Amino acid sequence: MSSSATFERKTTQSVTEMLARRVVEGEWDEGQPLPSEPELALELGVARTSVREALMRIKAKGLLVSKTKTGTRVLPRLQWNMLDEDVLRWVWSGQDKLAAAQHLMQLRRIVEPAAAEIAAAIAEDTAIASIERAYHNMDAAGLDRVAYAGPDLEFHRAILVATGNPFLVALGNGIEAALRMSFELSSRQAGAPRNSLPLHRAVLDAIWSRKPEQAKEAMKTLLGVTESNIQRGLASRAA
Amino acid sequence: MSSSATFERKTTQSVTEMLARRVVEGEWDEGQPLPSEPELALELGVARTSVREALMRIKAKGLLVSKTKTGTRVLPRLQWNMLDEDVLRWVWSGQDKLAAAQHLMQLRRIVEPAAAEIAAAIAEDTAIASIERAYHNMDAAGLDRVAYAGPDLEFHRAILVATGNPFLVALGNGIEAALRMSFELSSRQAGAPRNSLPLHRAVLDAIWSRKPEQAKEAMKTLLGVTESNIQRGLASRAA
DNA sequence: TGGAATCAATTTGTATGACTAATGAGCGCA
DNA sequence: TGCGCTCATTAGTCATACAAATTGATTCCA
Repeated sequence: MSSSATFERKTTQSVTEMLARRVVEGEWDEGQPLPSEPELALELGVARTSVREALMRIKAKGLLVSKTKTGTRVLPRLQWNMLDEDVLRWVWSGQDKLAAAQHLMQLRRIVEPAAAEIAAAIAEDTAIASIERAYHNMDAAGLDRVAYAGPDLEFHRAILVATGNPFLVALGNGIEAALRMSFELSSRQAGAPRNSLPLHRAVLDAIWSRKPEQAKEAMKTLLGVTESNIQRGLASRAA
Repeated sequence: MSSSATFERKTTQSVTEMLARRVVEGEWDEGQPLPSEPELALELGVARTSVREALMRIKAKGLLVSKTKTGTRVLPRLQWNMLDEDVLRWVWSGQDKLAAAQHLMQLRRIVEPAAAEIAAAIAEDTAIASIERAYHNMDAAGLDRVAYAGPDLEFHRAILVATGNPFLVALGNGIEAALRMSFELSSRQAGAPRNSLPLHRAVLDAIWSRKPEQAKEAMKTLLGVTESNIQRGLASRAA
């Protein structure tokens, strides 16, 4: 209104990001109410409608709950839909990034070897072809670490899709945002692409060969190397 | 539990349910636009505000995306946040209930044994005490299958919490809704509580004894029995 | 004095209408 | 033919008013 030089057409979007970040950073304790909607609207300089629509989106992800007169309260962190892409991004920007990365890797080590095993057992040829396509794109990227990240994500995602289990796919969607940041960290390791490429190849070959057990073990090996790359990336950044 | 048939006069709530169900049932194909917001408002007999807030919640779960002029389009099912409690409920009401139940069990067989293993390795005593409390409540419920379901859910959830991994907890939250429906199905098996109780006990004991491998195996056994209960429940209903 | 019923104030929920910005489609012009 | 302009459509934002729910205090009665 007064001195807003930039006329962003995405007020609800930015209000959502703003409020969500303040929630995850603990500005209001669990169980405690936020300021009322008119107060927030006044403070942020937007219409109450925009505040309401932003809150609606955050509530849909399990961070908040509203009741008349009581106001809008923060729900316990354990109830947050942590696997949602947005929630993950908001939480990731917090200071416990190292812990989040470790927990995420723990989840991957549980899910991805099993997914590779299932894929090797029952995947359609077209689905395996998608995995192979991602592999070739990784290969073509060579040592370009930025170009390498995209196909790398696609490789892991394609394996989840190949299981035919929509819940596994959804799990992959959820952690993809965080994976992207993990790659950003592990990409600091210069030789990472060159080292990990043959490990990906081993997974792919095992799936093509329809050897579930072998696929599982190959994925375990790959994730082990990935994890140590991320660890070193985090360590070097922290130093 | 009281009837959650939700006959609320909450307009947004019911509009959300209505539109979400129509989306998951495929009334509009992937990539195709819904009617415009004013049209939906007119059709449903509510204000455009309510339609917008409902759409905002559904969009937050990855089912839809909006752009000016283009309208609001349905996203590919692979991008839906399938682990969200609401999405799961909406999808569950579709006709592919059997496939959903099987995929869900597959996910549980991947995650829960690993979770039990981790819990046995690193859980705090207080966390294990929570698991034990749930077990005792299951025991107290005896053969009352309705009273048995709540503590049963809590038992499995407490194990995920005991891992200290927020992503595993979130995963549990997501599938809890579907688990509730699974219980509804498996509860048709008269002897289910009596059969599964000692299996739960075995998991609990292994965690208390800090024997990860044993906890993992006990959980595998438990889930195997659970799955066959659900299978028979679905079969008898389909017949 | 205690307790229950009532009243008022606060806060979210719903409705209406107007206006803005983005954008896709079609039209006209060179 | 192809390029650019205008126009119509649709989501996005805003302001305002009123409804419904619920808490908390106040009052009234036994």
